[in-house]
Amino acid sequence: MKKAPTIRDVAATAGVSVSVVSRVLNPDSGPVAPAKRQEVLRVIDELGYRPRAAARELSAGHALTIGLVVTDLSNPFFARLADRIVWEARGHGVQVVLMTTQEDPHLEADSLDTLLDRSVSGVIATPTGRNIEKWARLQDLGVNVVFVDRTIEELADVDVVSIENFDSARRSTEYLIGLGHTRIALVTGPRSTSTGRSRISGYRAAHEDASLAVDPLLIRDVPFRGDSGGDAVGSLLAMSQPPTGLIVANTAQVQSSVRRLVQGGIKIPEELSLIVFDDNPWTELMSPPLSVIRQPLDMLAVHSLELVLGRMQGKLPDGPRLIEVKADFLPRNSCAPLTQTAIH
Amino acid sequence: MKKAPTIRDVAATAGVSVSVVSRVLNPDSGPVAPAKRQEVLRVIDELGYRPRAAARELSAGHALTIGLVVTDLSNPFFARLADRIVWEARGHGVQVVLMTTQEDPHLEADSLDTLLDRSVSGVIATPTGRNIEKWARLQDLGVNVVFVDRTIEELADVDVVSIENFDSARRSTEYLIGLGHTRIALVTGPRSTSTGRSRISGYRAAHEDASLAVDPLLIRDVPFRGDSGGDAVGSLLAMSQPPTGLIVANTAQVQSSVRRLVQGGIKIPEELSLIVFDDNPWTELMSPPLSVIRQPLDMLAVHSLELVLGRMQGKLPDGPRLIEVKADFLPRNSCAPLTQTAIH
DNA sequence: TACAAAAGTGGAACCGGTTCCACTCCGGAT
DNA sequence: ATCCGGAGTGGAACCGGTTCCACTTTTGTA
Repeated sequence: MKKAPTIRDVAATAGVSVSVVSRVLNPDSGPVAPAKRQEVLRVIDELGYRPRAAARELSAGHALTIGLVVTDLSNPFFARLADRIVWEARGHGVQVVLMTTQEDPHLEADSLDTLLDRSVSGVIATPTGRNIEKWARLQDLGVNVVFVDRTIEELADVDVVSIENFDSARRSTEYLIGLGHTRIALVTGPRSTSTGRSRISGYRAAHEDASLAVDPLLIRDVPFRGDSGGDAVGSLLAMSQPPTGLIVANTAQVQSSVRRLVQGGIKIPEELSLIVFDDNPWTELMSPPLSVIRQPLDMLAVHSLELVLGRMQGKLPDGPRLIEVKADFLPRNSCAPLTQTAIH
Repeated sequence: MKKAPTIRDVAATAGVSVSVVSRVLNPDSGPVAPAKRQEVLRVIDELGYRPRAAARELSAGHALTIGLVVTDLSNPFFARLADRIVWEARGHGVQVVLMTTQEDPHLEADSLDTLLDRSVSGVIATPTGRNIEKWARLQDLGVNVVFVDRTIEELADVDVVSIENFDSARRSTEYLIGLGHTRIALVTGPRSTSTGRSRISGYRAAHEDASLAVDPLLIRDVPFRGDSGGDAVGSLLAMSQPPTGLIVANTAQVQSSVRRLVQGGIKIPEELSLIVFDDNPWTELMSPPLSVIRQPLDMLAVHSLELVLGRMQGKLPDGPRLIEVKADFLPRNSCAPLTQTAIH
């Protein structure tokens, strides 16, 4: 176990001062005679020298690192989002420190502290909705924060990248209404989250447009964690007048909801028309293939990274940016027109 | 944008020297009078002081950080593995820097360099199989390396955590043979990887035990990336004497393989008995639910982290450790006994 | 009561980079 | 011939922690 060479080793070997080596390392930080530059580069290569990131960060006051704070990677949505973000970041020479919150504000707070310790220059996060002062403090300390997927209204100064939640919910609801359904259930995220609220609004808007009354019992805002989606589906099916259409708009609960339907032997789309908000290709392989609102993860990842990096380089105008990307509706075979026989 | 307090600010406010504050920060690094300790803690809390990680790392020579190097997070196997590892690591106060290789040795090499710059004290990786000298150098520089899922035979000194590949392949093959199948196809990873080779060996062993000849054309070792699984399935189905059983042992190719079967309208299990190596709960929701070799991700994650942390603390005896965890076979409804009618 | 060992403390060097600044050259303009 | 400005260079301070060591104050024991 030998130890790695330092900038002083390089300087000594090349017969120059550390200042010169540093200037070679960071072009534009000062002049270096072409001959010496050559020699220094040769020595660097010969010794296999690489600058220690910690030293650089200490001196610079901040790290070429961003934090990615998501709920958990078991959710394909976050997994694929993380995948894209890590990929995009590496192209810019930026590393990603990953933290998961399990939707727990305490864990989220811990994560933020840790990222602060690491002097990350940016954070991309799906916030739990709490820790408002903590997020504000982070920004106050010069960390560029971008919220992705969700937002926190109280934090006016944060950049946000999300899909068109209102519109997506509205379109899927309209689609089912167009097929003749009048009792459409909605399983979505908690009302305490921006996504939960927007999707409910979209759902309501579609009903209003069609002059259809909304039965509040058909709207289920359930937690992201656990089997709450499945439970909600169970209770919806047990209603005296069960829904004939169902939209599962809580990505994290798609799986448990669908499991409940499959295990209950519900015939899709004969007994129930189904649309899910999804990021999982498996929906296509089911029988029948499920109609989905496909979330454009690449766009979410690219935009959020662009924002963070742009802020880091100060290339962006002041003031928060809100980017909403369109989510495609992919009708497949899990929806059917409402017929008399569909009512069981 | 104010700036954060330093250890010297704390020392000045508390009326002590930085040494004392440092000793309070790191218990067991020296004595501190109880009264002063109290006061220092009070000031730390009052100022909201947090030690900068970069400064600590520079001084310590290594970071409380580990690198996690996997192919990509779109693969649920790696996503869930990463999830568990991040979770376990945080319990130990260790951060995880995530890098993806896309199975590209160049990207892998880059990642290792970057991790080296960051002075990570450990790396958990699914190696591409190349960069042998680079891995060796990493170890030489004192970085604790643990390979998970795969291994590189040339690197004798590395800890490895994997599932019982040989045994898993053997058992699933035996199961199909037990159902009367004689033409069983195997789609697995490249022969250049340890997993690919072990699974082929297990498959062969099951055939030998049953005194069954192995048709080499039924063994397809395909790359991890791309649609190679689907292509292999297509070509298998097009054989003059197509298989009646199929084992997809390449996790990354399960999805494309199954898609090919579904799109081809193959009846499962009537026309083809199917077993997949899987980490995706969706297999249970398909019709029919697929029989799977379930990979115990928690165990892989826990063990690999235990190894890395153990090495970091020097708590582990010298010499490489090989940990193989058992993977459960979950028979569901995608396999059926071979009957005359099954032969199309 | 004396004296060694242990507890408690602060000064200063160190980790490995970056950056400011003073200094030496040199060529070109006056 | 003189002066000026910029290219090129190295010394040294600095970033914010940790740690070694010398020193003073307790404490315990003979």
